[in-house]
Amino acid sequence: MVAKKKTTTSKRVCDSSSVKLPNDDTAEALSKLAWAVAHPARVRIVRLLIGRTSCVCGEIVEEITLAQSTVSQHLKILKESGLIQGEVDGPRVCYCINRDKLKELKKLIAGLK
Amino acid sequence: MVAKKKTTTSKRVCDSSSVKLPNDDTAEALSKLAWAVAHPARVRIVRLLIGRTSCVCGEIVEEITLAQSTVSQHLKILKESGLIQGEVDGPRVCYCINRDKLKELKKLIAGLK
DNA sequence: ATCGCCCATCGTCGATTTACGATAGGATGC
DNA sequence: GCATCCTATCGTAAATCGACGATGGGCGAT
Repeated sequence: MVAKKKTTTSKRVCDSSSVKLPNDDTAEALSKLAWAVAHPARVRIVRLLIGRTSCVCGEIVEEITLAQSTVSQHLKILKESGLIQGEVDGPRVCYCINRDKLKELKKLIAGLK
Repeated sequence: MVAKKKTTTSKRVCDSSSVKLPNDDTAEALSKLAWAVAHPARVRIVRLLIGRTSCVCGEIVEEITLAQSTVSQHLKILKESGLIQGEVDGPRVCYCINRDKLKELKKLIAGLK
């Protein structure tokens, strides 16, 4: 085979080494967790929950400048991702960070190499 | 009778310590970068590019089971996030990981604490 | 029992994503 | 020149997101 190297390219940036990619399951898991924090409001919520030892309630609505229903939706998304957990405490609901899931997210991102 | 004796005093999970949150700019930056990898196909592309020393081209289309135009769209999103860079090499385009941006993503995620 | 507070859900709307085929542009090779 | 390959973009359609107000259900207090 003729090496069709672009003669002008002083820098060879391409290589074709075959690399085994991690399981696609992890791609799915990573994308799901990344999706959870792929919105500024959700990032703020997550950081808020991390900052406190465990949980908050309608306080989040005050901290985030969004309608209560909107915040509730974001909380639902975060809950479905597993990053946070809700706990009913009388008339209000306290949310806590799920440290394990957070760790998993960090691990998956850190594993990008 | 008052059947629901909840005695929530067993575990006090809420605290109201005031915590200063990081700048909102970083929330924006984090959500943007997280958004880039918030899709399985884009995660696979990123990993593919990380696996090779630098870049690939239409090979990505072969690796990802999606139409060429769809892959091109994902590449555009990744490019706009800054996570990857495109480099024209003759008739084809080689994509490379932007290690700095990747590092930034890792840093922002790792800083979630 | 009733009231009031807190939160989740519903319904809706516009904007955005995701996917595809078809098309256009650029570079190479004949 | 012309044909061919590679990639980006356009146009389109379905699905989902993000935001809101309004509604409803659960709980504590009156």
